[in-house]
Amino acid sequence: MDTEHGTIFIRLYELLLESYGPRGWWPLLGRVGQPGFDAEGYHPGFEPELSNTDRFEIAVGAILTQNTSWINVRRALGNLSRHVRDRCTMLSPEAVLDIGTEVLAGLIRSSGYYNQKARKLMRMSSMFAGIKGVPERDGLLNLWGIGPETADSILLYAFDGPVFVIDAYTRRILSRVAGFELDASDQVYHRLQSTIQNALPRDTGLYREYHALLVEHGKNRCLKRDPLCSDCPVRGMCDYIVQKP
DNA sequence: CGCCAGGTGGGAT
DNA sequence: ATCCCACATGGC
Repeated sequence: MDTEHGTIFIRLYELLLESYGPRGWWPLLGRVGQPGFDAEGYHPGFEPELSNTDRFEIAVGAILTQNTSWINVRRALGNLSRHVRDRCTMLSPEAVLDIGTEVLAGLIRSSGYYNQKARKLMRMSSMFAGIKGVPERDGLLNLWGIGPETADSILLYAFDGPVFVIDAYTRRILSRVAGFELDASDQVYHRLQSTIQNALPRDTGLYREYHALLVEHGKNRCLKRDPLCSDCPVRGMCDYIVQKP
């Protein structure tokens, strides 16, 4: 384990967790109403046993949320699940394949890039319909429309894979806190992921919570334009302190 | 209004 | 390998 970076990453995690509390990721719309889930499907402090439908919903959400805010994705997922429910089926790869690209695009319109995402969902559904169990990372990456972040999100949150997800928030926060690269290339993705995974215990629950906390921090505190540094929970260890009046 | 959002693929240099 | 662009809706 890389202890030099390990200290930084663990300290950052502790501060974020203390400040925001467990996030209860990944949200599962299909479980709203069940014990342990809130109105948006989050399940803080509770790790549910995932059904195949849950796993597939996570994979669909991972594609829909590419460069898109979750609120828009939620509406799209709602339309999709209502559509399959009206046909008395569960959300599944086969159900999505039955919908077809054109109708699917209409259902997910609110998530943006809906023509591309409809094609991505069709291809991913074909793959899931043809395998049993856990998909290979390379198998996901070979699909048109699934890059490293989407593949790792699916593996981490849907299939319990111990892979750390690197997203725009992760790069932004780590570039400010500790001078890591901000670049979004696959090269940097892999380097940063290796550094983090070598510095932290190989723990799926930790990776899940950590990524969710980084999203929370990046979305509401460590903003792109004007980060709210004045009473930031991380300011004691951050190189990028902007003093605000 | 303008900017941003839990990226990815394709093409030119 | 690196830069640039298309893809697109909805919230603030």
